[in-house]
Formats: sequence, structure tokens, C-alpha cells
Amino acid sequence: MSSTNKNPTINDVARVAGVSKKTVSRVINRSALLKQDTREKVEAVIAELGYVPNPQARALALRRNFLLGLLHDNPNAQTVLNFQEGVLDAIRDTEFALVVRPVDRHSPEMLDDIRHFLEQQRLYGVLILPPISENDELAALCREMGCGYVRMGSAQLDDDEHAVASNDREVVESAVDYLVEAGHRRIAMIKGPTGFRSALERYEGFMTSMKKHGLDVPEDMIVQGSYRFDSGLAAAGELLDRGERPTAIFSSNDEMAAGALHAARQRNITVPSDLSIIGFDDSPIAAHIWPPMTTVSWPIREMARAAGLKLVAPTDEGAQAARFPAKLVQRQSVAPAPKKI
Amino acid sequence: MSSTNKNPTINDVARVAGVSKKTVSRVINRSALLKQDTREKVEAVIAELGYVPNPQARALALRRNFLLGLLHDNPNAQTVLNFQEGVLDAIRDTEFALVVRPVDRHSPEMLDDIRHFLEQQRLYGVLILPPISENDELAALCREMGCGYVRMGSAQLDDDEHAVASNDREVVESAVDYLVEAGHRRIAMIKGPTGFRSALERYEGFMTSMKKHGLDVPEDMIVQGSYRFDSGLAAAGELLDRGERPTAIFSSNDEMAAGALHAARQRNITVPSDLSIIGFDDSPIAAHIWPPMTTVSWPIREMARAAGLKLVAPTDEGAQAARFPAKLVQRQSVAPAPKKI
DNA sequence: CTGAAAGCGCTTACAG
DNA sequence: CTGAAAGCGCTTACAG
Repeated sequence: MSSTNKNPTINDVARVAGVSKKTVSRVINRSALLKQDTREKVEAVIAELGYVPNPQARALALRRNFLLGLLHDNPNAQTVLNFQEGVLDAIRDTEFALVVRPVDRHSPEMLDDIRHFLEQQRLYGVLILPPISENDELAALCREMGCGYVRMGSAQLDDDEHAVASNDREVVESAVDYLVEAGHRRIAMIKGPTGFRSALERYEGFMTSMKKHGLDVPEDMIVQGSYRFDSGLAAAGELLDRGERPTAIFSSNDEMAAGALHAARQRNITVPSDLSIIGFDDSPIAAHIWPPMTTVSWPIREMARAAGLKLVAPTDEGAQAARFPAKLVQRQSVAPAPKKI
Repeated sequence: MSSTNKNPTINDVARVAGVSKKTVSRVINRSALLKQDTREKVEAVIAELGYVPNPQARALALRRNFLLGLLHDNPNAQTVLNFQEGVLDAIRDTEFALVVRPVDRHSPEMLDDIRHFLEQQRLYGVLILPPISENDELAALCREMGCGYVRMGSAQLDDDEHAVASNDREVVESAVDYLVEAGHRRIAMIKGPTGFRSALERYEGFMTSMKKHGLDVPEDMIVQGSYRFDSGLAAAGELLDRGERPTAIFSSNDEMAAGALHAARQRNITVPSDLSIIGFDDSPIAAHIWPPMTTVSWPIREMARAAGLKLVAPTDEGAQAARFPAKLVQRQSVAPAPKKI
């Protein structure tokens, strides 16, 4: 039972244990140079007093805060939250805490704002989510400020120490393979927005599969979206209103795929018997619309955990992994190609 | 241009400005007792040197960290993220940062974990999201530890200084009124899980409206769910498989409402012509399923901003508000009651 | 209106 | 293997 007195400090522990505070500091910091019984004695006093080291004092002395920052401008709430959970897995039972910081990629002051933030908070390191993780100037800023960083991306954006990546290109290739195996030939794509690495990777995966199968990709079978629901609705509208419409659509994310599903419904085109659709992300919406949507799932939480470990425990086994394969989740939005269109 | 030298400290500023560091401290802390020109001189030097006060040092001296914590166990990602944004609105351009901390309401050590967290991080204050915000022991813990706190809830959970609330009961009452006005008489409810204040508030709102209109609520027209999609699917299944099925369902949240929509589709019951559905939360899914769903929207971001201000700027005008009305968003899942069933 | 001294609770060389 | 001294960069009474 801790009394209502103020919290015990390192001095209290030292006094009660009959050692110097430096020795107490050594046991806190798990220094190897300590006699076993000294350590045990001090640990007993720490437990007895309910002592917990003051992180502000440590931060001041070490010139470094035990804070990890999450920099993000990702519009997918579930992605951001899963990532947070993964980072928290990495820092559970440590003295680290996670600070969140959404950024505005369109603000001209973004970099200055982040610089100010890093200067002020003296973060131990930052985790950077896509799409802002693709910004090389931001990574350079972190390096310049002596702030650790790990970038997450659909492809490897930095060396293994500073990046975790999924394999968007390969997984999209296999998703399109799957469509081809189901008999589809006229396959359209709703692309992600220009300037997004993920959009590019997924596009290339799509094209790789199509070429591999000797399938034609007329220009008007690729329509660009913004990753938002409405853009998927509009893009699929274009696709479905053409004379010869596609029998399958690969959408670069689930939101747009959900929009495509609406577009089909508005035209009395039945998914999947008339039109197959595959999304990407495995967002909650993918499982909760009708029909439940086949999509690509990537292990965000595991990636986040590894990213966190790279920062706080770089020698840990879990900190070594840098590539995390995504995989196709088959649900009910894909069917064999209709015989006649 | 800041050089690559280490950051300037309060001593550098004092030396260059030719004043004591106490005076510098005064301008940082906006003390009123300062001659105008002294202040200006110091501010000029601060700007010139690019000085930014070290928060760790301040934290140590003030025995208080400039960190706000977000304690949550809310399963709705968008809700959590919107709340984060709102808190960040409140602390933008201050030295505060936001630390996130999901908690596990089912863990027997939850309170001890939080105690340890608060002790360790010495947070300035915490924001508590539902459902864990309903835990009075947690609030007591914060008080005991001298940590500021604000609880968010579907009803007022604490005094105005420590709570922001929506008006779930009233808004659900009006949502059900709306159903009645559309001619519905057999209205069912999918209730939220026992022990959730929001579930209770929404249930009471439902009953209030039904009683007000003299409508019967047979016991089997109230089915309990868990706020999750699957439970909505199952609950609506029960409701729709009865001899005399409801013509409208009010679901305590959108996820379950989406499940109800699936249940209807599986039975070839068309929404809204055969069955009207209203959800709650205005989650992204509500707008993105088919038909777009009528639901209740609550101003999470504004609530979060006010909650943040209560902690960091209690005298600010925005910190006074404690009640935030939610409102019905009419989309396409409600239609007049079918003439015959 | 401004300053000199002590203190917040740790860690870092440096000794021994 | 352990300790005494100085320092991290601020703020807090207390003077003046």
C-alpha cells in the first residue's frame, strides 16, 4: 500500500537500501556490473517502496524522451488504429509511450511543423505511415534531428533498419491471377491516386499479371480514383456504362471497391454473377457489405510491432523482419466469368 | 538557419539578451509582470536563436508532464480516431502532446496497469472514452493520483468540469418518433450489450417514444446484441423469422444495423420497402452500404476538442460546453410502413 | 519589474 | 563492483 505521501525517489531507495543512488541507477538500467546480492537488496527496496523512476528526470539527464511518435496522414481509421495497437504491443511493459501526430501532407509548413514537433518533444523515434512515409525529405529530417525512424510502405522505402514493407505488387499480381483463373478476360482496374506508392505498386502488380496471361488492357479499362468511396462509385460508373463492360474489376482499395459495388447495384448488375470485384485492405467494410468482398489483407499489426521494436529494441528478434507478405482473402464477390456478356 | 550545434538553452537566451534566465522563463510562461521592452528584447533573441524550451526540463521542474493521455477501449476505429483529432485540435500550437493508451476492460489488472501508467508518465490529464469512461473507480483513481480527467459518455457521467456528453436518450426518442411518423407500429430494437451506459440510454429513448405513442413493445421485439456486426445479423435473424415480423428496426449502432441489413437480404426482405432500419453512430459503413443508412450522428470531434480544452485551458470558452446534441441523419433505409405484411 | 540560489530526479564520466 | 560530484534545462520561493 503506497501512502498518500509523495512518490519515493531514487534517493529514498538509496537511503533505505544503504547504497549510493548511482547503484540504484545501475539496477534500474540493468547494468551488468553489479553484485548479485546488491542488486537483490535494491530490488527488494524498490518493490517495498513502490518506487517508479521518474521518466522526466531520466529524459532530461539522457537528453532523450521515452516517447515514440506516430506520424500519419492515412485516411483509413482501422489501419491507423491497428498500427497503433501493433506499436503498443512492441512497447508494452516498457517505459515508452506512444504519441500520435496526424500531419497534413498538403500544408506547405508540414515539414517545419514536424521539425518543431520533433525539437519540442525530443522523441526517441517516430513511426511513419503511408502515404507520408514515402516522403524522403521527412526521413532526411529525422536523420538530421537525430531522431530514430521507421517507415512503413507497400514496398521497401528505406534500408531494413528503417523500413517495414508489405508486398503489394506480388499480392495484387496473384489476386489478378485468381481472376484470370476464374475465366475473366476483360478485367478493369480502379487505380489509386497519382503520387501514392501503393497505387503504383498495385498498378504494376495488375499489369504484370495481365501481361503474363497475354491479356489486353485497353486504356479505358484503367480508371483512376482517389481511394475514397465516391471515386470508386464514379470510376465503376464509367467502366460499367461502356459498350463492352468488364466482367471483373480490381480496385486498389476497399472503399473504392465498395463504391464500385454500389455502382453495379444502381445498374442492376449483380455481383458476383455479372461482375466480380476484388478490393484491397481488408477493411471492416469489406466483410460487412453485400456480398462480403474478396480482398487483400496485410498484417498491419505485425508490421507495426516490428517497426516499434526496431526503434526500442533493435537487437530483438522481432525487430529484424522487414517484409510482411499480404494475402488474398476469398469471400463472395468473385465468381466465374459469365459465359456471355 | 540553426547551426548544427546543440540546441540553445535558456542560458544562451539569457546571455545574449543580457538578462537573467528567470526573466527568460517569465517570457516563456507569459508572466504579466514584465516590462514591454524587456519582453520584446527577449522574444527577439528567442526568435534569432531558434530557442525552443525543453519540455523535459519543464516537466521535471513543474513535476508535471505536458502530456495528455487517451484511455480507450472503444471498438469503433473511426470514433477513436475522430476523438484523437478533436483532442489534437484542442492542443494544436501548444506544447502538449497526446499519448494513446488502449485498455482492456476485462483484465483484472486494468486499474493497476493504469495506475502504473499514470505514475510513470505523470500525465497532465487523461481523456476517457466510453465504455471505460463509465467506470467510476477509474475516475476515482485519477482523482487520487492528482491527474486531470474528462469522461466522455452518452449521458453526463460526472460534473461539467470532468465530462462531455451527448444526448443519446433524446436523440433515439426522436429517431423512433420518426419511424412512427412514417407509419410504423411494429418496431423492434436491437439493444446494445448489458453494462454499457449507451445501450441503456438508447433503450430508454426507444421505450420513451414507444410509450408516448401508446405502442406495444412485446418482449420478443427487443433482442440483445454485442454492438458487433455478427450479433446484429443474428439478432435481426431472430426478429425476421418470427410469424409477425417488425416493419422497422432501430439498432443501437451501425455495425449491428449493417448486420441486420444482411439478415434482411438473406431472406429477400427489401430495405427499406419491406423493412426500415435506423442505426447509430454514423460510421463510414452507414453511408457506404446499400441502401445508405439512416443513422444518428454525434459530434465526436467537437466533444473531444472541448474535453481537451477542459484539461489544458479550462477558462477557454470552448472548455465550458458539456452537452453535445446528436442528430438524425436521414438517408435511404427508412420508408413508410408497408400497407400489408 | 528583475535576479541569485536552490532544487526537480535522474545519469555521466571519473575515481578508486 | 561502488561512490561523490557535477550536470541535464528548467522553475520556485524569496529578496530587493
